Amino acid sequence: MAARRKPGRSNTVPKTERRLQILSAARDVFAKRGYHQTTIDDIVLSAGVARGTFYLYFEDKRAVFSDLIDRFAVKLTMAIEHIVTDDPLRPVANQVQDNIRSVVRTCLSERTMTKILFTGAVGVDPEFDRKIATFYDTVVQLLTESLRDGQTLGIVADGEPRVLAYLSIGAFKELLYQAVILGLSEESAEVLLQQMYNFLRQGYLRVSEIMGPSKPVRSRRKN
Amino acid sequence: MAARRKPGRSNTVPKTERRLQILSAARDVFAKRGYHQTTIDDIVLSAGVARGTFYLYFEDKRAVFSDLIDRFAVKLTMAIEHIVTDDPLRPVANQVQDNIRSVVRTCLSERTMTKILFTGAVGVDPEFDRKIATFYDTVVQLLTESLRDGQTLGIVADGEPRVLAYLSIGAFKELLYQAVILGLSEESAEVLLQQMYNFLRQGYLRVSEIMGPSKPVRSRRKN
DNA sequence: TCGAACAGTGACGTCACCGTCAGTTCACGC
DNA sequence: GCGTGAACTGACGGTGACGTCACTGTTCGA
Repeated sequence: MAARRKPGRSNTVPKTERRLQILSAARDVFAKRGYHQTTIDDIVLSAGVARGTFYLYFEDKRAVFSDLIDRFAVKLTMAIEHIVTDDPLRPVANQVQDNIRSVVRTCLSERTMTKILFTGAVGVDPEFDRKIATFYDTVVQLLTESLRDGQTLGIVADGEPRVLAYLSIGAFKELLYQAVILGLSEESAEVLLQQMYNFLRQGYLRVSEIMGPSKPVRSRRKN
Repeated sequence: MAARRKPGRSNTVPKTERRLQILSAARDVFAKRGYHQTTIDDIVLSAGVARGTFYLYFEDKRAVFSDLIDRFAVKLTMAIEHIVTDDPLRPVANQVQDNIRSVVRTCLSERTMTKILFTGAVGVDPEFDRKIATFYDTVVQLLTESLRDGQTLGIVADGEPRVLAYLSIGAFKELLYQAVILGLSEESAEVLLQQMYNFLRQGYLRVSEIMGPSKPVRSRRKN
């Protein structure tokens, strides 16, 4: 006779707390196994509750996942402040750096969620994919607008703003993901920030003038 | 009684061709539905062969997927040429542009595979994930080495080469993915190339010098 | 003309995961 | 101490996708 857990109110816990308990367990399992490899049994086992209990708090696997992503998306969104260009006390450069800094910190302080958001959130199901795409589009849109504003003010170089937005976001996403995967310490945040900022400000290629494909003409730089 | 397809050698087709037929059908279905939402039945239905036939050519769903990814990865890798820095007839700038150009073209000419590689290839299963990660690391490593070389030659700005590699690759990945999703024409390749290249060369932020966080010192500039 | 080899078929048994629900325990009011 | 309901449990039946295999029609050499 194996001693088995007894049902009932033995572990009396407020409803909200149990919910969080399941959410937290699910987060860890998702991060480790990925969404598709994770089963409800994995989650409840990790959370230490019974299968049925799970369904008292969530509709299905997707619902937990969705909840996790939502919370994190909100946190990330809140980490970004809209940039003002008319306050001499707050140089744009500082605001840009502040934004990057808080995003980096948020991601480094919630590594599992960062990993999940950047990899696990694609291909869950058509409806969820659309939801993620919408959130993503919001971010892109926001940055695009800012860049357009910046261009009229002359603090952003010419170029299609949306393209620049994709390039920037892609670059940051990748670096953040790798930082999380490779387990960079939170102290690295400032270093990453500097590299990202320099990248935006100056790029890194310092090659001489481009020439025609097969006839290296020494032409004057046309501005 | 329904008229049904007759088994046997009626549709006599070389083995290689049938294999390609399945591969091609699978590619389209994967692109449309994503890996996890795709069933073997989807593939065989789309290919117009029976379930059993599929297993004559492939071990399982993952095997087709793996095959597709492999082919495309090879194509992409071949699109990149190693950069030489000692040939005065081939300026580095041109070589960089050539590399970007051929990658962009490859991706735009195989949109479905680009989409699959950039989104569908994560979370398939642990072993496959490792395989993808390995391929990806190869690319990163290659670029990192190039950047390091560039730094000793003074044509790449200071900074951790690996970080720069992640930033660049992330930026390109994102832009390419969006270009494919949004259905940009192949003629856009040259435009994308220019934007990417400028991004690498100069970034886009043109803000004035950074100042201390909370004490905006009105230093010189106006005495 | 026959039958062996072959490419292809699809019905079938299996299995992993899912969501449910009848049952259990406990806290609390009366 | 008794009844009620909230919280929890886990065994159970359903489902859909999987991989197999006995079979079918075709070709071709003997």
